Amino acid sequence: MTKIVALALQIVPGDARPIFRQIVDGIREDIANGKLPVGSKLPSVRGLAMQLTVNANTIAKAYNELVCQGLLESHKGLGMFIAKPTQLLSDEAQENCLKAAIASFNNAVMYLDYSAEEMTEQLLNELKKLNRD
Amino acid sequence: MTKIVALALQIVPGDARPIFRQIVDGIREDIANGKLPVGSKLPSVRGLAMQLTVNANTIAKAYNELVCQGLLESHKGLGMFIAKPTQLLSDEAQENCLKAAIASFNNAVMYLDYSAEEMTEQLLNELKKLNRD
Amino acid sequence: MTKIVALALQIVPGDARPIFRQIVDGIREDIANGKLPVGSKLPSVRGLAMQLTVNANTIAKAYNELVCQGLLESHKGLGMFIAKPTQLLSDEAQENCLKAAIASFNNAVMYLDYSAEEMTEQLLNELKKLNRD
Amino acid sequence: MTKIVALALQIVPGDARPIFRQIVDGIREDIANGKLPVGSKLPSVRGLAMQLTVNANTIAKAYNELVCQGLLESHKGLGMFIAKPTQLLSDEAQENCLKAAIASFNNAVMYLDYSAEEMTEQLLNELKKLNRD
DNA sequence: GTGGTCTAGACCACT
DNA sequence: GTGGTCTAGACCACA
Repeated sequence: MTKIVALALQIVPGDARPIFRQIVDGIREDIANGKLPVGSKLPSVRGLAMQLTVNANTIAKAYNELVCQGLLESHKGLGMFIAKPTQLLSDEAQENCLKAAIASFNNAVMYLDYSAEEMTEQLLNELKKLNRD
Repeated sequence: MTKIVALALQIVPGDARPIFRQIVDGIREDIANGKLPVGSKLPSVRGLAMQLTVNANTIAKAYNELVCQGLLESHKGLGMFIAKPTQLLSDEAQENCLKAAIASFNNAVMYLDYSAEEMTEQLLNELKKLNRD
Repeated sequence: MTKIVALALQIVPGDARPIFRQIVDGIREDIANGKLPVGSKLPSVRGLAMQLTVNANTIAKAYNELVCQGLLESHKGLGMFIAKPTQLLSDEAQENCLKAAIASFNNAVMYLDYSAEEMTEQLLNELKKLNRD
Repeated sequence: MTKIVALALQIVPGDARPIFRQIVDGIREDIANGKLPVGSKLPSVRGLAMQLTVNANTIAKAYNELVCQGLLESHKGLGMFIAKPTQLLSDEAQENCLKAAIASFNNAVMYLDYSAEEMTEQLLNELKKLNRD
């Protein structure tokens, strides 16, 4: 039987990201954390919309993006479920993805008064925290 | 005499970022690289607009953002120049900036088949490369 | 629930400042006065443009500058909101800001028949009035 | 006989003000300081343009503004001279001028982490420095 | 409905 | 020539 989970998502008003993106990111994290194991059933679009007091279209958009990313599966009449992980990206695509992420990070922090070592250490800590949870 | 530089910027239509942001990011990199030393004169708003075949207002918007970030100085009738680097952001703002960059990086690479150590090592290399150039 | 405020801004055609700056300054004052408490929703870009009979782009430019200054938060599809106040500027930047303001004040009042003490006293009163409101 | 003065003006590239304004402000200060007593002859437009390595039109514009302000007198064929001070502003105009200066100062420093007392003290010091020199 | 981006073109201020 | 401001109007992204 599939476990029905309750999401602990938080919509932060001060966050620069649009709401649907906060939801996407939050669910991605929970999957990576293991809080949402494969096969778990997610709250319904309307239910989550009520819980977060946002528009149902916004939830639908977030779920839709996660389906596109291969992280969710929509089972008609049953709901949304965490999909079995399948690595969709080729090695080359992964490499490009990492490079893009590095370039973006670089550009964001390039003029801050932190040493390269300080920043990578903080990043490493966060990365490990994700895997551990 | 101030050196007049030619930018090697490329606008990629398929890029998720808007045009003006691609320009901002590109110039930020070139300054960090040392390709644009302090005092250099940038291409004129209209000139760069022609070169990149975008509207002059778009260039002006990008230049304006860089002025806000303290990287450029604008002088009516003379042009745009690379400013002497100073830290405009408070410690708190810098911290937030780093955290946002880490969260964003995290989210982008979360499902790649790289270990946390591999990724941070590559990142560290890139960060050091910037400082060295 | 967020309060929706009506701005009492006035655009003065004869003013030396450009329109967008008059708007920026006016909103800054209203925030400092406490007329616009944290979380308030501002008039929409198009709505304020109609009210002031200026182009929507001009309003957008003013709002954008206030976002850069950390006084506003923008949320696509929702509107513009008064942000929680934080100090974005480094100590050095703040010092420069004060020095520039002093130099500018100096230059403006240099030939008036007021003593230095009279002027600073009036200024102090105004500064305190702001904090009190 | 009229004394011929050499201006110690400095054009600062990093200054936000346009060049002609830096010249206007600089001369105003020197007059207020007493470095340029009434009747002094100023450098010629072309001469000062050479000295500062700026366009002669820029100097002419600055001189012209100072004539409008009543601080300089142009004697055809002889040159520009420091005018006898005449208070052109009515009491009401002076009051408005001071109020505008205060409002502008206020708006500029409103969000800095300085107390009202700190700021007015620094301002007072600067004002006194001008009168003393 | 909200804000964000971009274009085209005008006019102004400064050098 | 330089940058800055403003308008008018189109199209996109988000809720």
